[in-house]
Amino acid sequence: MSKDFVFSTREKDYSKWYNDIVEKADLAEHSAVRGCMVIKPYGYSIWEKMQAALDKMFKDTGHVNAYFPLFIPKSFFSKEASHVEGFAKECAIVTHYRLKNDEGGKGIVVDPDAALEEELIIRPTSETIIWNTYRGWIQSYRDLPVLVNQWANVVRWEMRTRLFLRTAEFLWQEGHTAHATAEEAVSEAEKMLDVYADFVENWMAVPVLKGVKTPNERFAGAIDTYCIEALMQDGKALQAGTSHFLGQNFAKAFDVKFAAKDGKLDYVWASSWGVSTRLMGALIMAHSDDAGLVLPPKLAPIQVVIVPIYKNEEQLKQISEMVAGIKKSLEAKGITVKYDDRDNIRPGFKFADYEFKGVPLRIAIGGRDMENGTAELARRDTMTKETVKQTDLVEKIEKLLIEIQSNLYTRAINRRKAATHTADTYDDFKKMLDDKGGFIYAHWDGTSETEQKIKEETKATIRCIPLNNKKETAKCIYSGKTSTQRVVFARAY
RNA sequence: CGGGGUGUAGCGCAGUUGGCUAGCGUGCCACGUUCGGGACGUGGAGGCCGGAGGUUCGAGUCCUCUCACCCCGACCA
Repeated sequence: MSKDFVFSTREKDYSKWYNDIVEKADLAEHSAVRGCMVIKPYGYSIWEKMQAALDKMFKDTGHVNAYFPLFIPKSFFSKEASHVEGFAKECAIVTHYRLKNDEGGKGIVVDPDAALEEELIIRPTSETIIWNTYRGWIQSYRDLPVLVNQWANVVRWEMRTRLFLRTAEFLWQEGHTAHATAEEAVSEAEKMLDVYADFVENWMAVPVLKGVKTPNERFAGAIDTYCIEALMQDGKALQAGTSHFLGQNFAKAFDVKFAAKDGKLDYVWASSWGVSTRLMGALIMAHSDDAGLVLPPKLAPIQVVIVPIYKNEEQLKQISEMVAGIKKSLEAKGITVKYDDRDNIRPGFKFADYEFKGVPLRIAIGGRDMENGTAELARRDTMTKETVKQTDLVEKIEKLLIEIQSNLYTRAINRRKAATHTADTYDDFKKMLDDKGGFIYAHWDGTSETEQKIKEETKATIRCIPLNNKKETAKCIYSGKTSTQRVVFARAY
């Protein structure tokens, strides 16, 4: 037993626990650049699985991928007023295009003679460059809809960063669609919200709340912002994805018009939608425990790890032969298997290591198993072990992977249920927040002022107004004014 | 941008009122014994003490300046 393997617990220090998991499960690390992370191979392969699943869902709903530039001319930004305002404070700007050797011998310096005519903004999001491009693509209703997605990196110069949850540079996808009617653009935004909810619930096994943002929380430049909100184990909410109905704001800013059937010219209607590497943060915080990362089988880079237990070379050879067969039949079922036969590391270490990395299932095979025709099968989600006949192994594992996936979802939804409350008075509301956070349904008078006050006093924000919300008349918990529905408050990431 | 903290071996740290060859744990390499829940022995490699300047016979240690990163706030996905 080595004492170096003591990690922080959720109870003791939640944010340290989170950082420990990210670092020690080999997901990511801080880079030499402030606020930017290196996503390590194990972490990146989870992201790749997310990408693959999402990309297929986008294509299945009629979208195609394209790529737009990293750099955006500064002037583009000022064309949509609220959009500039939303992003101005966190933009990285390219001002020069050349370096030179300092004549004073101070090394490499920026060549002052190489200033750009017009500065370039490193995209914090691509609406402007894309809508400027769409102007050339769209002339008539026959060119619509345009249903384009891009996978890209973006930069938002954040003051404070946390691995995956908020980094200065992050990876994401952004869909940008153009439509002939407002209804169509709205239903596109709603459709993509459903796609996100479907992905997060069925692949990540994280339950989400679908809703609309209040004007305060809305995307800069949008008419309406839809979102999916997930609840983390510490009672804080995390926005897992958003889609926006942009109206004609960007079409007007970039003069994108189309000729309708009747020949009349009108501005195009738009939507945009995105999810980012932030989903990794949601994934980690939704399922992991004090023994490390817990991954849903559908996103686990390794679904089954096999660890041999042996006393000598000869025995290892026998076990390896046996394992080769098992591995092959598992792989034939599309299951990702790793056989870890490293001989410089003992089995106990491997057990703990794969637990920390969240591998859903572990098979251990030793001398006793060889005699009995069995294997020890351990589940990461419940930390339970059982002895299984080798002949039943493949079938058993197939079933278990499905069961683990659904168990994680059930567990998460139960946690959310336990952390969801309704408050009828402001005192109760504050008590609930300080007690253990969570989602709090409360009446709100619909004004930004009230929302702002509550935020200042409690740090809780309105996460969303749930879609298909039940209407009921009551008093706002803060102002006492009439309210027509409960909205969802929480402290958030 | 305010407050706090940290820079010494890959990682985690110690280093006394300035003192001679800068240490510990872990990891790494070699060999051997081990292997059913984080093994052990022996030997070995590994350092511009974040950077610049200063004080001093002598600086990891004292002074000044600087850089970087982390944490907590304000701002944001």
